[in-house]
Parts: sequence; structure tokens; C-alpha cells
Amino acid sequence: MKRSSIKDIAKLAGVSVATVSYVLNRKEGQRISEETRKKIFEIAETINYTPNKIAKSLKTNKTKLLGLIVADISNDFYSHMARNLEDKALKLGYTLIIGSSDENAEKFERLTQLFSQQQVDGMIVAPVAGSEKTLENLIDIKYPVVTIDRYLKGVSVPGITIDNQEIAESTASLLLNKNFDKMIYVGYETDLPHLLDRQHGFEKAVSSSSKTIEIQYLLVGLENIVQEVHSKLESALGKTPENTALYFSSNKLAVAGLSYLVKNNIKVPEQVSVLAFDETDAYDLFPTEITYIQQPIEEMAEEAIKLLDGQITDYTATGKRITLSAKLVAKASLK
Amino acid sequence: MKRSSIKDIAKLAGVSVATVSYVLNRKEGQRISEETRKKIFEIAETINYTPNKIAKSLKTNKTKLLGLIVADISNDFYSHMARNLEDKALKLGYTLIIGSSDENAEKFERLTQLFSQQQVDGMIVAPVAGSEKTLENLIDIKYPVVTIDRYLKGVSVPGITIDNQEIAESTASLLLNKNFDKMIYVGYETDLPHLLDRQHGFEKAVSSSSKTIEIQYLLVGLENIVQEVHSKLESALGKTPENTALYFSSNKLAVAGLSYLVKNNIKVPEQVSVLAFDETDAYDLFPTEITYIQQPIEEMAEEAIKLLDGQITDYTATGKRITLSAKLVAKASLK
DNA sequence: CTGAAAGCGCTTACAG
DNA sequence: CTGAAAGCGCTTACAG
Repeated sequence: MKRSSIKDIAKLAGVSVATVSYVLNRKEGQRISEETRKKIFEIAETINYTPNKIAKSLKTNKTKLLGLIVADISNDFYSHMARNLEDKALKLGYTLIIGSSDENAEKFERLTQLFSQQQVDGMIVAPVAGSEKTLENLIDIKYPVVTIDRYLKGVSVPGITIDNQEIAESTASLLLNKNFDKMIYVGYETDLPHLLDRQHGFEKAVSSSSKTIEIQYLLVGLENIVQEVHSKLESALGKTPENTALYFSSNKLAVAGLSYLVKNNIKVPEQVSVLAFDETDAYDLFPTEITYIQQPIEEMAEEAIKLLDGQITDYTATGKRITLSAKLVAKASLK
Repeated sequence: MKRSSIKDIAKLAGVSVATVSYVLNRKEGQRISEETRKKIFEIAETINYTPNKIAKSLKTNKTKLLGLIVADISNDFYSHMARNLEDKALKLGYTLIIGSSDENAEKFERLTQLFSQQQVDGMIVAPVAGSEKTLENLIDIKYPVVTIDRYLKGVSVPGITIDNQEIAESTASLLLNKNFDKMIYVGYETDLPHLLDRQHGFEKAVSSSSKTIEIQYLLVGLENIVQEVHSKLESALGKTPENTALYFSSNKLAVAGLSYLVKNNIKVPEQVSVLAFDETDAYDLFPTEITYIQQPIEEMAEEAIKLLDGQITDYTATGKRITLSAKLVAKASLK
């Protein structure tokens, strides 16, 4: 594979590489005769010239590459996020390099280094537990970074999140007012602040409620989600629950929980009401339409790219954090 | 953001950049004293040196970047494929740039050009209808490309597919032997060969069967899949079907079709049996476990990366096509 | 209107 | 054991 360069064009056109560079980049400042301009374009066309962005990058110190680190690109939420980010990035001329951290701080750091070596202009990351140091190192050298979906305590880096605690609290209050005998919060055993926010929002609603309802918290690890949720729900719900509400703090947990309900033929919302964070196509296959909390993914992606692009062109140490509002999409799964 | 270069190290160590380059790259051929070697590593460490791969790429003509073009990264099948490719690529030191074509030939070409300009070492693509010319242009300049999942008629490019026609034929035969009154094939109105293969396999099974069963083909466009499937199933099935089999040629079609069954309270497998191509977590939420055809995604990813890496290091015009076997995962949805 | 030249950060054949 | 130098394909301030 041999590609042509501006040197080839210059030789064929009988001009200097500088001239070729000027016309191909349509530089305004330089006045080049219409004649040579035309000739250069023609030659570029016929020898099928494509610019070498690597060379350009080396000179300009801009790669127009953005690094994206998610927990797992095969996860519904992140693949949709990635898709939206891709579209928004492309509009500003950026291409996305994507990596999955698997909730592993070392892997997260390795991706960070990989991207940095590839000279990405900036990174959009969903940080994992234990990645504070990695993020701080990036900030120290003023590498443009924005977080998305998640954030980390004690690390000041610009980013986009939703109002996790607020939406959790208001939706939990909604449930509390429905006079269930029992409410079960299904969440993660985790240090990730955005997930803890959801739990705290829920707890806050509970503690500020005058109702005396039995509340139970089922917390599962990041591995074997389905099995853990099934076994914990089995102890907590049994096979014939009545007047109970299930609050899932992520779509993965919801899918795991709903499959338990399906398998045990538990009726929603007759026996159990369901509310879940995040959507997924999977809900369509459940007999009852699921009430869920919808994150504004497209807007999050747009703001993230805008924020990062801003940091790239004009870095400010105290980048702003943007909090967007999630909303409840009410369906039949809530009594 | 100012990063240090080997020049900085050289200056601090009092040696030439050549020497620094040699020790940092652990070149065997060059004998450098243990003393200066140690000094260089120490300095690199303290000034937090990270190599500029862009510069290296320009010199070596290798970026260790791979372009991946899928139809839509937010699609379950492709996001899982991407994830597997990412893992396999990383093992060989490659990083993935990802783009979604949206089944649009122009977008496909644009991504191809973008990736080429970024000097990716090779591309893994799921070609779209009408992208023959784009692929041929790549082949003409000997750009390493492998196709995955899909292929295109009349374009000779190495790639990985599964035995779409064979598995469709054998699974359709299986259904034909179960004495249904009616069998409905739900597929796409498309020119994509790998999808037509599925349909042809189904047709072949039908025509070589001695049974006289009512066979119906429901073909939908790539847009508004859910609505189209719903309305077509409504006409074909009605509300109280009996002894009918549904054959979905993709997981997206299956999810659309199953949601119709759920909404209309049609029992599987009592009234309707179901078989689908590809898996998805969504099946877990359907009351009956779904029988599906499983593609060996991990193996496909591994072979694709291996094949592409082979083409990169030693290009052969007649790259081989690899066909892997899909298998049927039998569950309760089949009577 | 156009060109010579420096330089981005590396690698590597060659010389000593 | 180590260094000077060329060169990868561009961009751009400067000179004419």
C-alpha cells in the first residue's frame, strides 16, 4: 500500500509543497493563481490523494481524536451513549477511540495512557472506583478530560451527570405515597458516588416519609448480577408477594429482577409494582410496560462533547460540572 | 498541556536522542552501557515521559490503530462484537476507532476515508448495501480490510461470516418436521447477501420438504421495524393463532415480534412456536425461554483480528474467507 | 503570486 | 558504546 503525498502533487504540478498545502487547505491569507489552484486539485483527484493526518497532527499538535472510556461498550446504556457521542463528535470533526474499563482501575489507567500516547485531543470517561489518582494525573498535566454519567468524590474535573439523588428521592416518594406494605431497593454494593446518590435519594425519601412501611435493601456485587438478584429476591419476595414495590437502580438490575418475576409468574403490578432506572429494549418483552427513569442521553452526549471541545480549545482548570435532569416515564408497572 | 519528549530526556541525561530512543525501545542490536541506560529510565520516570505515537507512526508507517465500521454500535449484536474485537485487538497492541454507518453507503464511505486519513493500519467492516465500490477502492490500493458478519457479492475481500444458509436450512427443516399448520418467516426487505442467505436457506428447506404447510414471508424495511412487524403480524397471525411457527431472522425482528405476542397475550409455545437468529438479554424477560441461533461472536472476533493482522503484516490479494458455524440453542419456545 | 526552509517527535542506517 | 544526520508528510512564518 503506497499512498501519494503532497510532494507527489507538487512534483507533478511543478510547484512547491508549500503551494500545494496552501491550496488544499484553502488558506485565505495566501493568494494563489486560479490556474495553479485548479491544476493542483485536478492532480490530487487523479492520483487519489488523501491527506496524512498523522503528519498534520505532528505539526499542529491536534489529532482530532477523542478517547472514550466506558465500563463496557456492550452494555446497553453505554453503547447508546457511545453512539450519541459518536454523532456529536463527528459534527465537530472528531473521531472516537473507544475502550472498556471493566470497572477495573488498572485497565482504566492503561486505556488512559494508551489514548494519551495516541495523542487524543481529549477524553470522555466514566471513571471507575479507585481511578482518582489516574484522573488527577491527567488534570495535573492539564489534559482535557470530562466525565460522563459518573463522577468521583474529591476529584475536581468537568463533567456531565444527572440529578441522581433528586430523581431517586422524588420517585421513591411517589412510591411511598402508594401505601405498599413493603418496598425493596435493589442496588449495587459499590463506592461509585452516582450510584450511592441514587440510594441516598431513596433513603432520604424513606426517612422523611410519615409512612411506616417495611423497607429492604438488596445490594449486589458487579459480577454475577443475575444470579445474585435472583437469589436475593427469592429470600426477600418469596413466590407469592403481595402489595410490594421493587425499585431497581439500573436497567441491568431491572432486567435481572424482571426475569425472576417472569420465571416465578409473579404478576406486575397486581402483586408487585416495579420502577427502574434507565431504559432498555428488553422491557418490551415483559408482559407489563415498565415505569422507568429516563436519562437524557442525547443531551448528555451533546453537552459532554461541547464541554470537552471547549476545554480543548481553551483549557480552564475549574471546568464546570453540568447536571441534567432525568425524568420519570410512567407506565403500567406501577400500581 | 506540555509533554516531554526524548529530546528533553537526552538533554537531562547528557546523551543524544538516538541513545534515548534505543534504550526506551529496548533495541537488542544496540549495546548501551548499563549506567546510561539506568539514568535514562530514571529521568523518563521523573519527568513523566510518555512517547508520542504520532511521531513514531509517521516514521514507522504504523499507527496500531484499527478502524471498525458497524451498522450501529448501539445495536446489541454489534456492541457485543465491538467489545470482543476490542479485547482481541488490544492483545495484539491495536486500539479501535469505531464508526456507525447507519446502513448508509455514503456514511460508510466517509468513515472509510476518515479512517484512512487517520492512517489506521487496517479496517474491520460490516459493509452496507451499495458499498461495493468503496470496498473495491480500498482493495485497489491494497488497504488491509476484512469484513465481518456480512459480505458483498462480487467483491473479493477477506472476511468472517457464519454459515447463514446452512443453519437457516437445517433449523427450518427442524420446524417443518413438527407438523405446524403454518410457518411464518419474518425477515428484511434487503439486498444484503448474508440476510438473503438466511431466507434462501429457509426456502430451500421448505421446497425440499414433503409437507404441505402454509408458508408466509413477512419482509420489513430497515426503518420502523417494530411498527412494521406488529402490523404485519397482526394481519398474518390475528389475535388467536393456533399451531403456528414464527421464524425471526434477527434478534431485532424477534424482539419486535415477541412484543406483539406479549401485547396480545398469545401463548408461546402453546399457540405459537418461536425460533430466532441471534441472542439478546431481552429474551430473559419473555415468559417463555426463546430458542435461538447463536453466532460464535468471540471466535468471529478473534479470527477477524487475526486475519486482519495477517493482512497488515503480509498482504495477500486473495485473502481467505472464513466461515464459522452457528448453532441452535434449543429452549422452550419450540413446541 | 510562489518557494525555501525550519520544525513537529520520533527511528534507524551509518560512522566512529 | 554512542552520536550526527536524514527523513517520515505535513504546516507556516518569512522572504521575495
